[in-house]
Amino acid sequence: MRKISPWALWTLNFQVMTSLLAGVAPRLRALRLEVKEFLLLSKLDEHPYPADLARALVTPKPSVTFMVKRMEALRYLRRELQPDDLRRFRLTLTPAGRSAMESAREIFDEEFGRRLSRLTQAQRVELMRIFERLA
Amino acid sequence: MRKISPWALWTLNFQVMTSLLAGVAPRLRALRLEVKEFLLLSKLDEHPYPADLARALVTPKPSVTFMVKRMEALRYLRRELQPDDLRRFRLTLTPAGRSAMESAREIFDEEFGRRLSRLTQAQRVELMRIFERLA
DNA sequence: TACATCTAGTTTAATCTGGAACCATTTGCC
DNA sequence: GGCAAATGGTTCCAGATTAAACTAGATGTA
Repeated sequence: MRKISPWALWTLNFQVMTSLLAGVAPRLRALRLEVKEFLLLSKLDEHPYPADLARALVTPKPSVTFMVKRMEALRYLRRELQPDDLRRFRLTLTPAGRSAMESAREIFDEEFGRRLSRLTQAQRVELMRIFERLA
Repeated sequence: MRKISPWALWTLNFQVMTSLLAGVAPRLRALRLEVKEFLLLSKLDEHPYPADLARALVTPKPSVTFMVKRMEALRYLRRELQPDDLRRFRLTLTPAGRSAMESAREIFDEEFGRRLSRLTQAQRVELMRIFERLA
């Protein structure tokens, strides 16, 4: 049984991720989305407040502020003051935002799906199981 | 056999990677290295020219110029004009640079190793095999 | 009620990033 | 050789990023 170096694993994974991102990013730009912005939209239902998003995305609060601003300017989301806590803004996806987010997801599905097709179905299932364990 | 969504896989992986990076980054900073800079040092033996590094790291040339400057200022690498091609600079790690790079690698090994210990040895081997196939 | 402490979100300011244009050198081609 | 095209690397600069400080509102405690 060969010995696995975490570092070697990490770099391989990093390579896969970055080359994948390089393929996806230009296509997302056509939807006026950066990768991080897309991730933000995709987590919005589950985490509807900026501070909440910042934690979920492991991203600094000011960055979230800026992304939210841009997404609002594009009318991809709405910001409503929460009446029972005046510090907070509840964010909701507009239909346009949801549709952009779903198109972006399809781009990922396709681009990553192409790579994944190199694996057997059993390997894909195992990979899912492994990531769930690592996350 | 359950159906695997590439998108779901991708986000899980992204989550693992970012939360891992969040743990590693501050410890790297103590070595005066950003993550990307560390990656640059780690590829330097294999890709000793800036343009070469830019391709290997999927990073724009100006960013490489900038990182190389910082690494040179820290005396982590040396830049020597290539006599037979006056456009090129050959980069070499100094002993200090190599030692910083190795410490950084140990940090990754430890931090990622902790996660990987949740898997069976068979799973780790399978994961390596899968990444090799995807890369 | 009064006051300290905590949390949400923004602003500021310093730094980083990367596309575009650039110069110098080398390579390919006639 | 001579000239166009390609390559290595840097500079410029507009825009993105983020740590630190801040404002405003909420919460806990006495």
